[in-house]
Amino acid sequence: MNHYLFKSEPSDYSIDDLKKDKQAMWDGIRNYQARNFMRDDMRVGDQILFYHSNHKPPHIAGLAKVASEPYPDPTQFDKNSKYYDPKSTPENPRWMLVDVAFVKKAKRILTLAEVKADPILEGIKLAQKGQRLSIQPVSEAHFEYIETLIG
DNA sequence: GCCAACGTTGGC
DNA sequence: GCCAACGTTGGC
Repeated sequence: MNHYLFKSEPSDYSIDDLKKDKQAMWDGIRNYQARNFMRDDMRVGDQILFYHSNHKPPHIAGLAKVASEPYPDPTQFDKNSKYYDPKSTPENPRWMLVDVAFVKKAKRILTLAEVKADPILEGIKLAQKGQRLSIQPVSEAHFEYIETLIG
């Protein structure tokens, strides 16, 4: 069982959207490191912290889980999509994704400032300077601790 | 809106 | 294969 943090801009796709949809295709990831996590490491049932970026304040908004095996991101083949990638082919797809399912909303959100201030969360990638990766691994200890904080 | 940090692209 | 230029992310 692995643990991750997924970033999303709530104006684009929020935890409430996921709650409404119950499950969603995590499309549009165009970063190789983030893709590699989905393609190589994720299994159904892996747990996810759902993070709201570009929001005041940025915060962890709830929990989700991996709900599918990895498969090719269909938007890479769609000429009308902003995620279209002309260099990718169905025979040799460049971008893979997983489905994500809603688990629960935080009873109490955990802000980035709180994450950074908590000595127990020392070393978490989210708090590291210049950390832009939209999918990051989280240690089991950190995940479980955050789970208790957000209720 | 600014800008630091980073990733990608493409000329050489 | 180097690296300058450019684009993006995302906190502040």
